[in-house]
Amino acid sequence: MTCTPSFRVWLIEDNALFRRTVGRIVEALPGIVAVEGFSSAEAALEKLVTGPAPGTVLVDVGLPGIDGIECIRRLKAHAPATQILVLTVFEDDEKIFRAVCAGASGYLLKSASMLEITEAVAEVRRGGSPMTPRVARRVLDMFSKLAPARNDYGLGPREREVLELYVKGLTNKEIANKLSLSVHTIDSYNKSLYEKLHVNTRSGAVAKALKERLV
Amino acid sequence: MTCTPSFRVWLIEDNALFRRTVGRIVEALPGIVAVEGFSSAEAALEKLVTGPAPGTVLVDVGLPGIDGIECIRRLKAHAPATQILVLTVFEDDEKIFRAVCAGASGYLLKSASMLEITEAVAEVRRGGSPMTPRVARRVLDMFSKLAPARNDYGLGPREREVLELYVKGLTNKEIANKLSLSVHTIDSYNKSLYEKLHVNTRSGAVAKALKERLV
DNA sequence: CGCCGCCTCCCGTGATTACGGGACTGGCGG
DNA sequence: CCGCCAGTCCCGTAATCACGGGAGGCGGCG
Repeated sequence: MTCTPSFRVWLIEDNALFRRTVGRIVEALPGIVAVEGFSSAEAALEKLVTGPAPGTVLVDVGLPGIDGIECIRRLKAHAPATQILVLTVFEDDEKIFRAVCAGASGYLLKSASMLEITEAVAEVRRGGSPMTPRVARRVLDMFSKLAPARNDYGLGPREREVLELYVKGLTNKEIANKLSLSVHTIDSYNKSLYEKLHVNTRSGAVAKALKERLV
Repeated sequence: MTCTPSFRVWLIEDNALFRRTVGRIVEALPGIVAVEGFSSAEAALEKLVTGPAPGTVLVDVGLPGIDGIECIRRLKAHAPATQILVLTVFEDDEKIFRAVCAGASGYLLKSASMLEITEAVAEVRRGGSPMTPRVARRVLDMFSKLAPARNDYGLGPREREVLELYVKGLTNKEIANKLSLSVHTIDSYNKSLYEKLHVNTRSGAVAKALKERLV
């Protein structure tokens, strides 16, 4: 399924030594017909418009000029089927998050062994997503933080309903109309909502509702 | 850092044969002093109130009675430091997502080799999150679907700044004060914000900002 | 140089919200 | 049976917001 287009491998990395080292070992993998190195995102992107897209790309995120994240975004825009592996020294949540959102299919640290790197290249061709376990941990942690959903602040069903409509951007009047209630009643819910959520503006309530997945 | 409390390993798995097999090989790992098997979540949770918490737990998700996901949630509630590895045949997005949100630190398929399982147990003790690459791929895919649409709607820097303060729940007056501007000026940003975001209430703007990660 | 677009700034009016009240209901424990 | 609480409903006033105007400053561009 994802095996046919994986003949070409690109390596985008500004450190020439590291690029050569990795290039050499990847080249030795069975099934790889060409490994091409680029020292900048610009060079690789230019090549993309004139030639065939690679099956797999290894990219650093700390690139001069166009950075790795933006590079991933553009590569994916031009060649969605291309599998992208990040290979970098950065392991902060922000970079990982943005790289994954941009379309990366794997994230390796440069501290990985050459064996791990070659295995990762093979793995991504099989449709997997190789990750350094420490990176995987961060991804999972982000994920679980993303959906805490715990606190419901003791909201009643009606209050929750009103809150949802606030999030949708309706005014009190519109809500009153939709729920067949008086504006004054909505106003009351508003008040108790403020108290329960410990906020004093509608926007604060909406922000809290979205951040804590109350709706 | 995460080595001290990892002496005990639990294995929650209703298939007695598989439980014994895995138990035996995990037991052979260096540093493991006790492996305990349970055939149900109930049995394990009961043990948790009477005895010490384990450092690592391997749990199936397809358990009779209390299922694996709920079991993870309860284990994590009682013993947050315990590392939980899912070991199951299911690899659908829904199960993976819920397991991770419940607090799982790793997700293995039963098709994994015994070697992979023992390495995963060791890995999770080192603070990593072992995952079958195919599972990792699904996690990454979920992630990237979760935060697409990096539209910035052509917001100016000042507009973005105001929007952020809206999200924090400040009123126009407070924002004006904080930015040393007139309320009327804030009002102007408000207006252009509404136009650019295609909304007509403050709450709608806040909701859009949060949902599309504009702030 | 003059035009244009963008950001920054200001005013006034009318609608909406924030929040102070008060009141009626059904369910629950004393 | 009664008091109490949570949920639902209503009113009025003061503050805030929504949105219609208009204007000056600044960099880019023909």
